[in-house]
Amino acid sequence: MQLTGVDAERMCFARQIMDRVGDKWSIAIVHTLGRDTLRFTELKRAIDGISQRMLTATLRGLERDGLVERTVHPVVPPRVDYRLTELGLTLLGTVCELANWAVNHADEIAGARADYDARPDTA
Amino acid sequence: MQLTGVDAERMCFARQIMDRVGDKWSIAIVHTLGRDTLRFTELKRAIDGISQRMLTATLRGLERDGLVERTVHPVVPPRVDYRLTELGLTLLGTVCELANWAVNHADEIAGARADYDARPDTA
DNA sequence: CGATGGTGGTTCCTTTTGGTAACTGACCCC
DNA sequence: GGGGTCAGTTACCAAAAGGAACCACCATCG
Repeated sequence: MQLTGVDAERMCFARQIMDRVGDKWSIAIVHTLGRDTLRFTELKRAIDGISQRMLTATLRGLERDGLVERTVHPVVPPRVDYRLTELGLTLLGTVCELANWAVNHADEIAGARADYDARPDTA
Repeated sequence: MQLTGVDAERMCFARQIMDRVGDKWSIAIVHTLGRDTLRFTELKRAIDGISQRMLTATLRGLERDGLVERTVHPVVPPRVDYRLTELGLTLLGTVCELANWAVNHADEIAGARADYDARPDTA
């Protein structure tokens, strides 16, 4: 046991939020909303590559988990704003730490992959 | 911009390691190997529910990225040991922070879900 | 009147993911 | 020589993720 507080329960929670945030678009959306609140079409244009279906689906999921707030303005052309909640903001911070880890070790990972792929065999 | 250092490049890296670690079994394996080095069948027995196929596949992926080290002992019944590398250990630490976030906000998320599911309608 | 834009929903299809089960092969025990 | 262990591999299959495209509503614009 090199690490303290690494119990199975904790890792189970890690799995759960990975399920939430580990899909293809959640991080991109949370990140994009980190700057400021946006409307549906603005998000769609900002994220580049996301389909309408996945944008709605992912937003629903984030909204359900209280990470994103959806406010409908009952105006003439419907206007819907999405913004990060406090909870969503803290998640963004945490995900950033993960991103920092990735940035700091990107070269090690790349090197390991190169080594692995260059290996003659599993022999 | 509420958060500093939240550039798109960073989030792109976050996506990459999410892809690596966001699958169904990687976290479980890294967590299990965090305690001590184990053999293939020990891992399989320890993780409960993992199939042989996914164990090998996930281990290969982790090995390729330099997170897990695989040592083959050319003995009578084949013996293969898996253990976390230094890199894998730092990843475990980072994932633990994510797990901490999840633990600290589990009730908020559960509450948000309950609220959302109890809503009369999107009206 | 028809076109457009804003906010989705829905349907169909492909790709990816992951589970089951059976096979390999080397060695050992009985 | 039949059966067991260890560490996989391969073939097959079901479920889920995700993309493309089309539908719908409504209001304004030209």
